[in-house]
Amino acid sequence: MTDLQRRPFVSARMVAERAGVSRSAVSRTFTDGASVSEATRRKVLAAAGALGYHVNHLARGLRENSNIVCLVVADLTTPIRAGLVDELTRKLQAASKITMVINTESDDESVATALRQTLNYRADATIVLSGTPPASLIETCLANGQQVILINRADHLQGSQNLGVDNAMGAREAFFLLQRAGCRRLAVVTSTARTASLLQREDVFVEAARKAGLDVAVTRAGPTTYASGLEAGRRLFGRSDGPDGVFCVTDLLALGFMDAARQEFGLRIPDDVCVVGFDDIEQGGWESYRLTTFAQPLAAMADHAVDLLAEPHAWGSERKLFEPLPVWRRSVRANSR
Amino acid sequence: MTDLQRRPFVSARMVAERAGVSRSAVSRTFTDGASVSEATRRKVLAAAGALGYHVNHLARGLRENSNIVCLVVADLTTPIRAGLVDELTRKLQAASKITMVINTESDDESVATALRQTLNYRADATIVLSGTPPASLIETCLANGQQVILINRADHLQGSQNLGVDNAMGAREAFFLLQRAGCRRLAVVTSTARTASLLQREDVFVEAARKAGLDVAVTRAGPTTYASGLEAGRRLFGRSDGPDGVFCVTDLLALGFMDAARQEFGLRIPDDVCVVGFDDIEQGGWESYRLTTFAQPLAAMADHAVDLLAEPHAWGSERKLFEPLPVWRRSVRANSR
DNA sequence: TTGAAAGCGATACCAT
DNA sequence: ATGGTATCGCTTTCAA
Repeated sequence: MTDLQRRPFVSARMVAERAGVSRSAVSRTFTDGASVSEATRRKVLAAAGALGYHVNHLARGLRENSNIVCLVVADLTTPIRAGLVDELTRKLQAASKITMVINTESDDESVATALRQTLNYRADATIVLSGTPPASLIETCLANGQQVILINRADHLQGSQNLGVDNAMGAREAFFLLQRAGCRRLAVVTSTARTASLLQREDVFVEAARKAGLDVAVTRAGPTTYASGLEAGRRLFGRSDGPDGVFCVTDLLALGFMDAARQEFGLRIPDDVCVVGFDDIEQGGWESYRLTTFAQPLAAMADHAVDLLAEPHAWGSERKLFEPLPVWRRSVRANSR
Repeated sequence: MTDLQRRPFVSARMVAERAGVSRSAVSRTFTDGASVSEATRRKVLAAAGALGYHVNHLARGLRENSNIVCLVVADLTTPIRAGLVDELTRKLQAASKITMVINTESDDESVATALRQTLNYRADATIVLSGTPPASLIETCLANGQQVILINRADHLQGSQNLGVDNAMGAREAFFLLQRAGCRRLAVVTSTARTASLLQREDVFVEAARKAGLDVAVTRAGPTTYASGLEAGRRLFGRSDGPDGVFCVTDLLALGFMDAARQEFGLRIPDDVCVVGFDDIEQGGWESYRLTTFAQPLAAMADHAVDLLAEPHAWGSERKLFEPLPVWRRSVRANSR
């Protein structure tokens, strides 16, 4: 064995030696409110600067909180996911937490593995944005003193803290929008990913339509992507009587759907078909689309999640729901024709 | 002081007590290739399972490598950034590293702060995707035994390992593409962010055109966004003789530009204007755009970065350049008219 | 194979 | 204000 493996990180002891003080003095210099004389303080700072010393937060985390928060997420490239991760990392940073991102598949086994990792790194909290962790594992995290925050996940998990957008409200509003626009042949475009959020958006919309005496054609062409929306459009307009009002449970699906309707079937939006999305991703605002949709208030949701971290564990707390905000653009007629 | 602050994480000692063995035995059970009898092993595993024990990687990292890799990034919502972060987190995960993401502003001061954080957490390596860290700080990281990997950053930094896409090659090819399409009134659409990559794409294109005896109008309407591309389009076509061949140094700019040309000036692409982008973000492939562009081979770049981590520090290594891959779609005419 | 003990880097408590 | 010491949880010698 050679010395190659030696870790050259400079430690407090090295700084102490160079400054001619004790290790304790060094530690105190870097601790707020500790009592150090200006003289030693200066000596320590000089030595630290010269050596390139940085306090080892890993060692510090041995005694107290690690200040690490884990983000478990899948499909990071999806605009809505990227947006949420962006908000969260920013705000955690501002709250002087450090963020570990675990990019996992969304199947439950991968999520379970991810959760175990957060335990390994003694994360103070875990924020799950994708997949549905098994209750037993959440149990374990909780037992280890971790906070578990679920965003836009199924709401039946015990002990975890939950928050998300109000899918039911959004879906209901989406129906009213189309109804007011005078649409009679309704359709829902959704994905084969049967997550709680997506299913709820679908179900509530269909139910609202049923109550109004309208039938809804439900299409799921694949995963929650642009391509699936495109394919759904092909299928729906390939038949004899295409829909004249469509709720796409995700903006990404909506944009694909709009492209199919316009490019491949020469339909005009909103004249021939009205389209409503959900999420409010940046691309929906682009001139080629101008999609009417419901926004997830990502900033507010991230704020709330970070606030949760500061609070003492709010046991048995209800799921906090955020109102989706309607974003009026041009994919729905303003009034019935 | 109450006991509320007590960290309830279960430790190896607790497991040892419950299993009736020594702490060493517990440690060995969770260490590959350590010698433990099947009997004690089983006992330990049982106790660990019952208690919900997970090895503390923070404490482990005190002696050896932390296995932590820091990603310093800005503008996480940008598709190209999200794509790169996605690839990297995935591949780091596969290499059994844990990823810390520092979402920073791209100004140098913020990046410096981020770099210091990576030192605090004893990251084995730091991968910088945004901004330009000061050389002195890279020095410090290196001195502390960290690897510093810069992706698509300026290439003059000593000691760091560099990789990126070959901007010059892409820009040159972009010019040839437009030249072959018979474009004579050329323009470059770029942003006010004067990063090395963007400047190089601009400069090389302009230079290639100049050599061919063609002049280039350079427009920078704002940051590297869709909105800036849109605005650039308005400016360029607001004058008497708009361009007939445009190189947008980023796909995002290109998509905005295309929308301005088509929606606001009724121009046809590629008949009236040819447009070439750079990056190959997913949206460029959408039916509304079908943008011809040059792809950054993100997967290959991420692979390389992760490989670098495994190798002994390749000192003085050259900057590794990846060829941008032409993606032929429909925003450039196939042949000169 | 197993347990005891040293050490990793930092902080908090105790004397001084 | 300062230095010594115990402690956090783990891995790794070293003996037995």
